[in-house]
Order: sequence, then structure tokens, then C-alpha cells
Amino acid sequence: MPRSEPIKAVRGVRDILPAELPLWHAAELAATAVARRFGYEEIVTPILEHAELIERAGENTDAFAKELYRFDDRGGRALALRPEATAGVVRAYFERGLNQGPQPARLYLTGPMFRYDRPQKGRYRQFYQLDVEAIGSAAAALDVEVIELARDWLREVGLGDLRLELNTIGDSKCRPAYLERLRDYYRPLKEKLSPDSQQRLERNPLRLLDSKSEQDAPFKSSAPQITDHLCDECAAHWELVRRLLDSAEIEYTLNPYLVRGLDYYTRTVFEFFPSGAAGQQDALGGGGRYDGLAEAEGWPPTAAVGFASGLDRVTELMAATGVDVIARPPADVLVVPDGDLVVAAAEVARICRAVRSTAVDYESKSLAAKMRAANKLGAKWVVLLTPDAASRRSAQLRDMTSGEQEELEWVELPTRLA
RNA sequence: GUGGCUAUAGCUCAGUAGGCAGAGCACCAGAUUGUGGAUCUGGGUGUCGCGGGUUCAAGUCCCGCUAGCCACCCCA
Repeated sequence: MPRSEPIKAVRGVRDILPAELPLWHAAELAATAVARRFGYEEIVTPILEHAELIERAGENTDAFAKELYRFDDRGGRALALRPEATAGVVRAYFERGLNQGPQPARLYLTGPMFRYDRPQKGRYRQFYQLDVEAIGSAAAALDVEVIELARDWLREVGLGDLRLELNTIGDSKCRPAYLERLRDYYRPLKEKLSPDSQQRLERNPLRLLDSKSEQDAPFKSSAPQITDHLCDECAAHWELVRRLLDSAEIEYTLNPYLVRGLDYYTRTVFEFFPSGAAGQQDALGGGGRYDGLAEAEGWPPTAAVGFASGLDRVTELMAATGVDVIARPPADVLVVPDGDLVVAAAEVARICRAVRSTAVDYESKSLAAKMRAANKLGAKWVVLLTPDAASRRSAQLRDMTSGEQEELEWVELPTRLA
């Protein structure tokens, strides 16, 4: 019979293998430890949400239209695989009554997110994020708390050599007027801008500021800056954020071109970069205030601030930085039956498992090959069963480090292995 | 969504001017009358990504598709 084409993984997704997982676990363990230290509790929200929840906030942006994993289920409901965690966490905060408890709700989450974009290095259609949210407070101190938490986590996973970039983008009171000024500045220059930026001019002028096109670069420096046009409340918030960062001795660089494309973002925005590289693709994580999101989802207006980081990139960088994670052998003990001693081997393994992780080599190959396998596995001991010894309920216990070997009764194994 | 590069053994890859499918590693076996690591010897395990086309002959040339990598768009 002809072999059929083997079915491979879906485009843009990947498996994380046993050898890589210690690194991921180290990253997540550090996240849990740091989050708890700051009084944040874990929450798990569904991967599936109503497409509308995701689309409410940014319906007319390209990213939503183009990159949302969206489909109709069997009942005809329009669903989406979450592209980020915040929308779902905010939904849960209201829907499940976390808004009834002490405010703000301090929450964190790790899990898979989905974007239908073209895969490339460090960018997958299914990727993983750490997400931290403080919902239900407008306190500037929380902006700094989230930044400090994020910084501590990155330090803890060995990526402490960081650059923090910081900006404010105002709020619904002061931003519209600023955007008008920005348009007024750029309109006479329109013909000289890149085609992309000409489009941005009317639709999303903030984006002009973080354009990567060299054609746009000369005009940036004299463009009006939002920090000169903040309303009193936003200016006070911005002032307090920086004062708190100073007192926490957290260094940052002001980047007036750091923006967010969506309307519900307000005031503080920040991003972490490895101190070496400056490219936008190298960001280790970022976040900011989103005081307008709850309302965009149809809930009462509620202030919140958050941070998200891509674990794919963080773990990749951890590996590159040489973060050493102890790789443990899958089993301390390998039971090696000689010949047809399957039943005895299973029983001996059962005895050993009382004190040590134990695997059995059931393959029909030579003893030398089985010993090779035991060595490769990294087993500390081999329990060798021969028909003769097995009939006396005995076995050879071999210490793979020293090479010493002695015959023991099966019942003695737990004491010797402990 | 756009562009460039790539796809050959389990893995990394070589394969000339179109003419019998190769190497290293891994794996299996033996040297070792069944006891790992080191060494030596032997063994190729294959739908040359998939589908068409050109040709006496295609891994090689042409077209389409799929996938990967890289960059763009975008990054909520």
C-alpha cells in the first residue's frame, strides 16, 4: 500500500520540545514568583472569545481585519482566537465580578495567543505571552508598579540589561486637539511623505511618529510633541509617573515617538528593549494605560494599566544569553530486562518508582545497545535483570557513574536507590 | 497581503555540463561466547516537498502549489 503524505504542523505554529521546556518553565516560574511578590493573582481566560469583543476596540485598523484568527462555529457564532490577553481579562473582570472586590484587581496570566500573520523569526501564528493587568484604578503609581514588576521579571530571567522607553499619549480630552495640530503640521508636507504615511495622515496621525520610513524621518524632529499639549490631568499624571520612576531608581529614556495605534490607549506607554539593539522587532515587552478599553467593550468606564511580553522571544533570548537551566534526565533508573523478562521488569520498575523516577527498556535489542541507551538517557542507575537472577527475585544494580555493580534482592532496591 | 532565498536519508547538507542517489552525524550490528561512555569494522534506512511540463533521459531545466527562512506591511 502506498504511503500517504504525512500530516505536518499547521503553518506558523510549532512544538516546544522536552529539551526546550526547562527554559519556558524557568520563565514562567519567575513570572509567578515576581507577580505574587507584587500581590498579583493568576487568572485563566478562554482562548476563544466572541470576535466582536476583539473587534470592538479597533474595528477599522488593518491589524484587526488582516490578522485576526476569526471564524464561524457550527452554531453560526462569530468567534476569534484571542490575539492578546487584555480584552478577555477585562471582560472577565466585569462579567465575573472582580470589579466587586478590592480595587484595583491585580491579575496576571500566561498562555497562547494567535495572529494570522506571515511567520518569520520569532513570530508565530500561535505564540505565548505573559500578561499583567491592574484594573480599576487610575493611580499613576500603578503604571510604575507594572513597569517595576516587568523589569524585575526580566531581570530574574537573566535579561536585566535593558532599556526602558517611555512616553505619554494623552487621553480623550487632550489627544484630539493634539492630533489636529499634528495634521496641521504634516498636511503641507504630505507630498514629501512616504505613501504609507500619506494614508496615515488623516486616519491615524499618531502613527506618523513611529514610521520607519527614511523618507518621513526628516520631518519628525520639528513635529509637535504631545507632551507639550497635555491637559492638566494628563500632565500631572505624566509628572507623577516620572517622579515615581526616579524614586524607584528605574532608568528610562523618553521616546516621544513611542505611540499606540488604538483609541482606548491613554497616557503612559512603555516598552522594554535589550540594551544592545534598537530595532522595533527587538522589543521584549511593553504596555501602558488603557483607560478607554472597558468602555469600548460596553462596560462602565474603568481605568486600567497593563504589560505584555512575548515568551517566544524571551526564551529565545534567554537561551542566547546562556541562561543555564539544569536539564534533568527523564529517568534516574533504567530497568534493563535481558531476554523475555517483560513481566519481571515491569514489577521491578514498580518497586523502584517508590523512590526514583524509573523507565524500562522493553526493546528487543542487544544488551550492549540497551546499555548505550541507558547512558544516553542519563540514567544514574541500571537495574539489570537476567533470567537466573530474576528467578531468585534478584537483580544487578549498576551505578552508571562509578561503573560498580552488585546483586541485590528486589525488595532491597528502594533502600539502595533512595 | 508583497518581495527575495530555500526544500535531497531521522538530522545537517553535497550532488559538476541533464546520464545508476551521496557524505558526516545519528541509528543498528559486530569486535567484546549478550554489561554503557573511547576506538575500530560492517550496514543506506530515500515518493530527491507535492502536481504538471520540456527531454531518449530530470534531484538537476520550466510552470503551478505547499511549507520553511529572511525582509516588508503590521505588531491590538
